[in-house]
Amino acid sequence: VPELPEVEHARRVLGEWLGAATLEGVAARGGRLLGPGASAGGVVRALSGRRVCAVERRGKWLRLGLDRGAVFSHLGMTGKWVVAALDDAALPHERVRLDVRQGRRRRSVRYTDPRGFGRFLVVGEGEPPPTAWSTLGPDPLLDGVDAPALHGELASRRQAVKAALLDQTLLAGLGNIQATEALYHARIDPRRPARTLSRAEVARLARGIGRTLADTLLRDDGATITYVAEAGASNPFAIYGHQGEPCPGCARPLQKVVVAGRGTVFCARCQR
DNA sequence: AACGGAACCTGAAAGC
DNA sequence: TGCTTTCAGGTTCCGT
Repeated sequence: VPELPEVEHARRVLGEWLGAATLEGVAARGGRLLGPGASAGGVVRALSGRRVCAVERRGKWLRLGLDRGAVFSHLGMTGKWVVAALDDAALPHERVRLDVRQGRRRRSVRYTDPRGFGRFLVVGEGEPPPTAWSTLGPDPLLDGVDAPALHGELASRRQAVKAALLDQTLLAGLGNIQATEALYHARIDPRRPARTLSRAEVARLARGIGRTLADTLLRDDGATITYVAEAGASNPFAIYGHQGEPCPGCARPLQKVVVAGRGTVFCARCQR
């Protein structure tokens, strides 16, 4: 259930596990994950023997640059990259397996995804990247958030500001949690039509985005990422998942509504 | 053209 | 206890 910070963490670990590695053994389960028209056999043929030159992230997408072609990986709602021993059996819901060699060292890197909303798209040399990748807006971490430019974009949209923040062509990497948290930090009601935000409010929003991403990145930098939905995980967010509890700012109970089809927590007093 | 809602899946938690 | 319903940190397609 990853947003930008968790995907950034995945980029870092994949850089370690796959950097300058040769793909010696590849296995994939067919299906939607591989994209329309792609087959497991085709993926195995395209990747076997390839060398990983770069591991990059834009928004919620990962790109594995190869000596010929590339792989675009999206984690969907429940995707995860994990490292295993070469003789480990398939993990639950394992969909892709990359057995690699880095110099003398060998590893087995697995992609698991229970709900299967993720993507593992193999693109050959000279083929264009997936549309979803090439239409991504600025990445807040790589490009920063340009408040005046964001204000200009929002000025032409009637939709709720939270819906706009979830549009990956506007900004790449925000999801339901980060959008909820950014709007809280910026003290803006998530239901406000995007075009009604003043320049000063968009400037606050830009800072709110930076703040929630930095907070979450700091937490995710440890070895293990705990997801709110997982049993026994404590919720580290300011308001996400805290509906009914007192607002950290004013102590009034936090509300929960649906905006753009997604559960949205906010404080009716602090966020206007 | 833009927007809201359903669809795509599985599993954990809440409800009865 | 056990069955049913709801909901989940995402994206895309479809109808209005």
